[in-house]
Amino acid sequence: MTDDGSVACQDADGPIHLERLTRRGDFLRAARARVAKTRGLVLQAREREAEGAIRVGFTCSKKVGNAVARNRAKRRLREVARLDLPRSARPGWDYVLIGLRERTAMRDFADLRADLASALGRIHR
RNA sequence: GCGGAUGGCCGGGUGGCCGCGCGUCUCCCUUCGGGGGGGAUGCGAGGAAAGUCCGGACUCCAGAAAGCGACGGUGCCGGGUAACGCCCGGGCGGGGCAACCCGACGGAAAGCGCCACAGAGAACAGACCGCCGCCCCCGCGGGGGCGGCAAGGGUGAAACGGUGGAGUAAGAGCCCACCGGGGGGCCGGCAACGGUCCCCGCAUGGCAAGCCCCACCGGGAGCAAUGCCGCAUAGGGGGUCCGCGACGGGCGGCGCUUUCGCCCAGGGCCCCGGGUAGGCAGCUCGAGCCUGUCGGCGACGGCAGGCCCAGAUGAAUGGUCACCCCCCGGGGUUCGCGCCCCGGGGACAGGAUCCGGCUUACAGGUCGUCCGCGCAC
Repeated sequence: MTDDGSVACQDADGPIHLERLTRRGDFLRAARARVAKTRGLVLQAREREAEGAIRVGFTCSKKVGNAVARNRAKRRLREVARLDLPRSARPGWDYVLIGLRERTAMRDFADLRADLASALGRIHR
């Protein structure tokens, strides 16, 4: 992050398009594959195919809180994914980011990005 | 100034950087029906979007009207409204010095039921203590018997009108005045109701949020409604009953009846499956919002002008940083107000077919109006 607060953007190879998961079955399949838990979020992922689009989905259940709390957690997860996944994710994989009560919404944003990086490292191992 | 009552309004702001959804215009690519991408521009959550408690619009159950009976709801009167259980105005009752607030506020001589405990007696009342008269007994304090009474005490949520007087042996609406109550007339008011006059000595306590009675209202299900397309499949299969062309049968998902109307060559019942909530329409211009004006005490309505104001669907309106504003804590400085620095916090809460209400949640700010007290005049 730069001094003026603007967010560094990955643009070396141009924008990498992220597809969005919308089918319930995709979420269930990702949940049965690999899981990494951090303080601010939980990451689930599966290798769908060798090549192809990076797909990402977000889950914030009623456990996260009321509608406002769920929306806020989901928006922060979406922002984290937008900033870092194009650079760190692997082609052909599906990722699901899961929000946690209080922690996803309250955690410092830089720490949340670090959580995602750490989770990705463990998932890809 | 202090305390209180009440009605509105707002509910973070500005600026960087990076993003999102939808509409319109435009350009590019294309396996040109359509799909994908870029750019510009416009719009993009709430006062409660919430709870889903009422009332509607809309859609389907072919439809329409009426009656009876269930069932549910509403319940002082008048008005507003598309409608309401909402709102406004008024009445009555209760609370408060007051502003003002609160009220399931129809009917108890239609009927049934209930009134615990306490108490002598609790609904065609009743006599425990007590009061009074007469008689008897005794070591005159008192005790007993017969009768009269219901004022006082006591019980209770409630004791068969209340207060005062007259009256009496003591008493009692027995009588009188006032209050309360009942009946009738007149007056004011659309009405709820109020006022007043006459009569009645008082004759029927409470609970209707126990059943009930009366008046009025209500058909059911819901946008995952409903329609179209696509995919899948078997545009299903089996059993049984009635019927196969008529004065027969069926037709809103409470039942019955009547009238009109509609449908039928099949229909009713039971058993055995699969698939799925994919796309489009519904889907946002509406009992709409703003301004002015007129009518009305007001809720609200009329008229004129202007405006277009979310339409997502794993569900957009965000992420982050800085400054400002407010609050809290610590430190410095100052007699103190204040100022500066650091840290923390800024509510309740997110549309999902759309409106009108109600209810509940809510940091803080702001604008009125009114009342009481104190001070000044």
